[in-house]
Amino acid sequence: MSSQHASGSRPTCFACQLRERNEWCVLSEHEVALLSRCQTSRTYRPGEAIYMMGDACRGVYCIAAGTIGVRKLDAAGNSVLLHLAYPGDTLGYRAFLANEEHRTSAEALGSSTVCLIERPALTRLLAMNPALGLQFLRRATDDLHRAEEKILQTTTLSNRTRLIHLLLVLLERHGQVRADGERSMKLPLSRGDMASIIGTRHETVSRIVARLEAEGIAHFSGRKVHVPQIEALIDELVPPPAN
Amino acid sequence: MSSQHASGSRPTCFACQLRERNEWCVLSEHEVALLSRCQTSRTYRPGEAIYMMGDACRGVYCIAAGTIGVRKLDAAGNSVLLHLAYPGDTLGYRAFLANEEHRTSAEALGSSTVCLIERPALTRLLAMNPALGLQFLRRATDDLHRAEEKILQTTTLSNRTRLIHLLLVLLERHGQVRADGERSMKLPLSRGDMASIIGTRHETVSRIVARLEAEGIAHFSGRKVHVPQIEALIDELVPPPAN
DNA sequence: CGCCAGGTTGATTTCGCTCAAGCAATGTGG
DNA sequence: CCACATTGCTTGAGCGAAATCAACCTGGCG
Repeated sequence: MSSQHASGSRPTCFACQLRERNEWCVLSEHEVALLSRCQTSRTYRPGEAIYMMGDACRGVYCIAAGTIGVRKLDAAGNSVLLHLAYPGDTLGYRAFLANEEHRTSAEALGSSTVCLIERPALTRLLAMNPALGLQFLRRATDDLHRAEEKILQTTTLSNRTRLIHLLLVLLERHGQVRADGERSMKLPLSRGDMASIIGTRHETVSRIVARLEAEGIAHFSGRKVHVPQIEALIDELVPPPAN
Repeated sequence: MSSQHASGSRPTCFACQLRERNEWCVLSEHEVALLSRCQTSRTYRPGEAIYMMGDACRGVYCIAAGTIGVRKLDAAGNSVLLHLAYPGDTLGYRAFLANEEHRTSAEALGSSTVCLIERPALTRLLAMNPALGLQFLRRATDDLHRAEEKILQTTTLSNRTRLIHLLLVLLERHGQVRADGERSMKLPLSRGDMASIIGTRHETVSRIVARLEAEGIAHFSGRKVHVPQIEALIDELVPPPAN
């Protein structure tokens, strides 16, 4: 519990391709050197926690590889999956900026590699490069936009539509496209987690899955999913003709 | 349509009490002078739009008085009320920072006064004072936190519980407390808007209201609400004993 | 005066939750 | 290596909450 991140190797940030495409892209060479020096990388096994709701904030986490689930607890104490995070994404910046405890938990869904950038280093970087703050600001507004879209979804769409929406998003990230246009993927989450991310019960997800199967729209076998024609899914997102 | 804000008076920002308590609190005297010079204030009648989804972003809006509703359109084209904003709140910073069209609409619910700070001035202010950017960052993370809590609510609580939650929030803002502890308020929104903010139909809100009335928990007469004991409402938020 | 948006109420149906049982895969200790 | 617990998933039955459809009311306003 003392030094989770001490055991990790320390690959350089210079080599990190993802850096070009996220908030760190505004750093100068000198600043990347500082970042690289103050960062530790660690690999997490599936199900392992990166941080827990209520933990003190040690810094921010930058995902190098894998899939991370961000969770919260509802009023009854059930774990609710809020969203998924992927390589290049930064986690825990909220607790860092507000200087408070984590309000969410983050957990590796598959085997994942995550870099921790410790508080003091990040504080220094933010002070030396104001553009970095604006990058985080951009990240926050993007996240806010995603959250608002999700609110819209959960308040206006049916469970079936939301599940289909989720499947499409997952296909985007995890799907393989075959030559004939058919798609397949291995789901990164359990049925229970799929239920919680769309705000329903796992039994309901099971039933919708069974119905999609019966309709030939998608084929499920454990966590394997096969989608013959993605248009069949997309069509369901379009609201009825609305006459 | 050309110069909505030109007609407004121009009270000075120096006199604005709210400034002490929001993002502008980090500005120097000199910077406040610039802010004051580049800002125009305008009063909106109930129902009047401040900006619409899809509009180009003219700058950010700072609420001086009144109650503002922030809306989005769902997939079927219905207006959904996302949240309410109050004096001291800043609107439209997202479109400004991302340099894109507004993704939400803002509309005065009651008669309201709102100040527009135009793009160029704000750009200059952000450049001269990095702390201002961090203030906006804080605002964004706060909004993000609120949005996540709302997702949690809508996915885990019943319509009744969500309506009660809404009533409590509104009481906080709009309620009067009498000497004997009883509370009352004039609702700032229609039943339809209450329905859309908690993600249900207006008929359902009507029915829940009728039930609360029958149970003696709250009394409704048009937009007037009277709550004999607020504890009766609060108790409903607590999840069952959970044995 | 009559129209209209907003609100209420009723009847009906649909959807999704709860409870419950059964099953497969995985893990654990003897 | 087997008995057994555990966890995740599926399926069924019944029920309850809320959506839908529809009629009607009300107050405000041209």
